[in-house]
Amino acid sequence: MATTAQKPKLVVIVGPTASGKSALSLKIAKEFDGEIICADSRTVYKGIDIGTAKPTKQDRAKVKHWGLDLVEPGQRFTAYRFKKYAQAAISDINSRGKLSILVGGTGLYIDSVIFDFGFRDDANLLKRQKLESLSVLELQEIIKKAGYKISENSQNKRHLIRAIETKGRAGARKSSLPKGVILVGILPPDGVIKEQVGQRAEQIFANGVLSETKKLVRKYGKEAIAETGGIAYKICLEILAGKIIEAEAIEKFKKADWQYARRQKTWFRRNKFIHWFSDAEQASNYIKAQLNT
RNA sequence: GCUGGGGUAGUGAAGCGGUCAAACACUGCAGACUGUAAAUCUGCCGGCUUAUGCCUUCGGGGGUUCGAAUCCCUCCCCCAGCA
Repeated sequence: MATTAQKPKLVVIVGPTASGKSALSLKIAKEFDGEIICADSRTVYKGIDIGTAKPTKQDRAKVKHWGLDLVEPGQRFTAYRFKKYAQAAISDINSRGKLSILVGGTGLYIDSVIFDFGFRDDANLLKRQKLESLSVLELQEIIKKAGYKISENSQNKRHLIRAIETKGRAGARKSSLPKGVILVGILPPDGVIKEQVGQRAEQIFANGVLSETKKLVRKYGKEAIAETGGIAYKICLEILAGKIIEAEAIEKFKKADWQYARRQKTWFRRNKFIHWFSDAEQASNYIKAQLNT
């Protein structure tokens, strides 16, 4: 059967939010003795559970999950750190003869791992603070004078600041997928995603994000939750501020989550190595076929 | 039934005689994005295979005017107050 050389080292499952990635990864993990690495920039935060649809205690008891609850809300967590973490996790998992399954909707995190991004200089937070006080125009001026090239994101303050921090250098990346990586994407039709986003929004509120938000605010403060909580929490904060009622919040969340799904689609769309499937079932069949060869 | 307010793009909302296809916001669509990425930013968004171009618009109809979304009459519909 499979020789060790050909044995896939990593299964990667991507797709927009609420497309069924988690369920699929769980299924594959159970069937092939795997462990899951969540590539999600929000579930790395402790306590940010309900609003991010973080894998449940039950699921985590059945299959080992990596990448969850790594830091406290409000703390800095970066793509660089995720990449390091994920790579270590993968070699740990593989060294024990298990299958690594990288799953998530944070495209940057996924790409940083599979294309082995060569990240550039870290930010000097003090300098960054100063840069943040400048206007877009002033930042562009600095870049021009230094001779760095201004990208298409020339109106984007964050990108301009980053360009200055990295002295305009581009980051290295692999131009193709490493051997042994199975990369699949789940991309249901828009109508289906919207439907699932809607259902999940109802579910998340029924599960009590609002009271979770209250608890988190008490523990970490409003700022921390607003900054690192994610879409659902920002909206819950609006309820707590008395700006909207819960029914409005749910609708708002559905809309915002769909917009997020669209951004994810845009990111993943340009990755030509992804094998796309319109539902988890088909993706599952493909992965199984690959793993069984 | 009377009085007052209102009917403008998918929605909200400016405009209140000429420079109005119509500010602005939201939605929607497309895109960018290597150390904040569930973030941040860009373009388009009445129609015309897309343009410093043409066409059609401002509840319906009629009128005043060189010229109306803007003034007048009338009809229809909303909302508030009074009956």
